[in-house]
Amino acid sequence: MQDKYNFREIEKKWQDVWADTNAFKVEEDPEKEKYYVLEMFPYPSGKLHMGHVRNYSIGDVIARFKKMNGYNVLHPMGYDAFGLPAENAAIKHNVEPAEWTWGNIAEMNRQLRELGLSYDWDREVATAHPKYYRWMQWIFIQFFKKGLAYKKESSVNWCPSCQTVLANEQVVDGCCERCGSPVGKKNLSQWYFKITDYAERLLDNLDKLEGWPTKVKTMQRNWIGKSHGAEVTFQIKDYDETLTVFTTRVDTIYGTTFMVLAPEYPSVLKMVEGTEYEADVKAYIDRCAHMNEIERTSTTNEKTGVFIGKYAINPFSGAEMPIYISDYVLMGYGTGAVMGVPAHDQRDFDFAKKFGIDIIPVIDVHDPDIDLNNLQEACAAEGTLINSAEFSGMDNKEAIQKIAEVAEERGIGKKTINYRLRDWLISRQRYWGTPIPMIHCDTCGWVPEKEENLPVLLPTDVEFTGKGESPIVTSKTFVDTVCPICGKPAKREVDTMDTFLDSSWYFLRYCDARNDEEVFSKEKADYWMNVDQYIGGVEHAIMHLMYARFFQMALHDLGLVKDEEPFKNLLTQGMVTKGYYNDKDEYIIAKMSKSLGNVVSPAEIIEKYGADTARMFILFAAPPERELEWSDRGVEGCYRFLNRIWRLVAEFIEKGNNVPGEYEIRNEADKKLAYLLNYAIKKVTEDIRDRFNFNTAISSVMELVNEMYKYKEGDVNHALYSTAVKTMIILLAPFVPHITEEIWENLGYGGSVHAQAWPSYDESALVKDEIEIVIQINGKNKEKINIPGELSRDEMLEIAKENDIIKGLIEGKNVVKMIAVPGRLINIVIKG
RNA sequence: GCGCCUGUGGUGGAAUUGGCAGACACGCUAGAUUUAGGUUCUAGUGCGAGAGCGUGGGGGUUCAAGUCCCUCCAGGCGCACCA
Repeated sequence: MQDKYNFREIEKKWQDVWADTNAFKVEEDPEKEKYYVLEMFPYPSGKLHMGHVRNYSIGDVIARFKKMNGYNVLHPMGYDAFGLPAENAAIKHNVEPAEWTWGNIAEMNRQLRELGLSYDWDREVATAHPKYYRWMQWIFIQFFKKGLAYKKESSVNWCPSCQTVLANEQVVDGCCERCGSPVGKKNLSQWYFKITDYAERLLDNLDKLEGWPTKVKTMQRNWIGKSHGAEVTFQIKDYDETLTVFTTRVDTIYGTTFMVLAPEYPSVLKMVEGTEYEADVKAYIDRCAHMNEIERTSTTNEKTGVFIGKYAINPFSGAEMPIYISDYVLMGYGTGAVMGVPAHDQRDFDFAKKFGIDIIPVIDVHDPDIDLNNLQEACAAEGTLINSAEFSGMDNKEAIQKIAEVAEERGIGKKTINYRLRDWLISRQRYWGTPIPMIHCDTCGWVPEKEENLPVLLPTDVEFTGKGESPIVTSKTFVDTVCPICGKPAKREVDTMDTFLDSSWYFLRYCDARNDEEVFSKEKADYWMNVDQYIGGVEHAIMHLMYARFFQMALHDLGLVKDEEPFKNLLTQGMVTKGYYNDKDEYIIAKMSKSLGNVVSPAEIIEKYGADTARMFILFAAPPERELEWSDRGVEGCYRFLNRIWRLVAEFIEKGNNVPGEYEIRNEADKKLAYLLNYAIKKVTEDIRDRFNFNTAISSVMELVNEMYKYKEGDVNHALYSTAVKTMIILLAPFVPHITEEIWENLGYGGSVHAQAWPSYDESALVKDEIEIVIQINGKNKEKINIPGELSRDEMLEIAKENDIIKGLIEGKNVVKMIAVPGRLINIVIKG
């Protein structure tokens, strides 16, 4: 073996071997237990970043580990290739989105291969490829046929100067990021998916996802936002229309002193038409159009609103209440109308204070600190109803039920369940996405393209001016077509799909990526699905994961897949950050980003230290769920460790005593090495398998290596030492695949280290004859003693009482209590 | 603003089930080797002179709290057209 660790040569050599032998190709094999490990596929920006390296290193360790444990491992990779950046490149640099994207994919492919990842490249997918999006369109049509897709008016961000639709991201402080002019709203007819039909199942199934982090499930629960409440209908005085509100606190209905509608509430304009209020109301609505939801619902903002000149009648008390519009009411949640109960809701309280509206307390919370008749803030606590006619004196929880029932009897309301989750708006007025395969016929309405005509190809005769509702409109060949039903001239939908759709089923396509006959074979999907381990950034905790769950459920209902849930276990990795000095010379730790200039490129690190070092550092520096701060010093430390291993093995091979196998424990040194060897096997196995704590797995191997360095200078038991070398290389193989493969070859074992069976450990080597325990007095450490490992509590206490130091400390004191925890400590509680 | 999460030596982190806080690594200090430097090896390294004190701050539960409860503070992520 060479005496220098030449990573450049080694890594290239083995990457070529793995590619030439198609080392990670897998087929369905009913004889073997399958394991599907999946990392979230990247958007092909052109350059791999450290977040990718972290994500794929984690997945690769798991994939290689499972393979060595005998599983048939599916580990695929692909590209989420549609999206806005390609289109921006087209507008800015006059390059075709397709050309830009395929170029980036080629580059990213090269970089991924340089990392030595164990992918089955035969299953690679790219969502922008017609052979992929053809099936995306097919799925859309199935959803449409099932009634899951529908069209509805909805507003988009519109830049009046660029004459184009803007993503939320392109709106900076209410202005267009490109030209800086204030952004407005524009109503368009757009496609939606009825994800709300699945709200209850999406919520209920969360309980079954035991392999998901609690925090992700909590976030999804909150996002779905199920609340039980009631709808109540209010008459409007001298006007022929009613208002229906949703409230979770119908018990407070007697405290309602005003009504508030969302500015977008459909009939507002009609209600003020021709009245003295019209101008003010219109101006207010216009102002709200420039605000986003976060600004609108902020509870720190001073409340704003406008009276619309109408009064609603409280169906319970008969009171007349002014109707306002205000931005804190959202059209998208509930009914877009709320009853204002200032005494018991803080937002309503703020609004009432601002507009001088009465505050009527209707819940007595039995708190002496609260003066109900002079409230300083809203009081949302439970209590007893007051000022509430026949309901006064009733417990408020009971009243929620009772009042809803009475409303239902009188035909003015009912109990309802409301979700915060809204239907999924999937239309995008953009070019670089899957064309929505729908055709509009004046006679037949919206009709799907015939399935045999799929894919509806993206037109290439398109101009990227950055203007207009969708660039596809500029195509001379795309729009005009004939109706698939009646054959009359018809027009194609020019909108494309949200790229979140593409990424909502790619894990299924991987199961049968080259199928041109169907979306995927059910048999193959049934074999591989569901994904045993999904790994990706925590930023996807809600949207991507919710959409993918929805797709899987809908496809399940279509009979295409057997499970309702796609991802059995989920690992959310933290971000990769790096410190930098800002303008004020303060040290800031932030996500790596170009604009901050704190980016370390993986290519740079691979060039300098190799892929093995890069992989190892990123796994060693922090557990995967946590944020990881990049440290150049830390990288050097890992590089040093790999060199240390290289030298250790080189010397070992040089000496020529490679005789692994059964060994005897002859002395303390043997025992210590055998202990650390078996401990490392146990630790690495459990840390990978049960908790993904790669950092502690690696540190246990470091401890073993440190001991081997000491051990080899003494009286060497060759069978033991050879076993330690061999095992140590196997343990490291999932983390640093190139160096271990090269060493494996040099050790002369034959085959690939990655095809070896995972080692098991000897429990008896982990038993210590003597253990150190601490003796505490009143919880403070006072003495450490060595005792045999298997002593009972009483025996431990006897020894402690005989100890000289302890004797001295408890002499003359009143011993209240003695606690012994076998294997750990003794605590003596004394008084006086 | 709302929701979720995180906070431990000079630094990244360890402590998996309430039971010795600081494993492993970086950095630093001293020594050895080589000596042009680096590399490599050995020893030391939470703070404090010490009794002791120490896991963002304050309070609580417990024989015992980094871990459980309350509260405050700081930072991060998501918020529906970025992916």
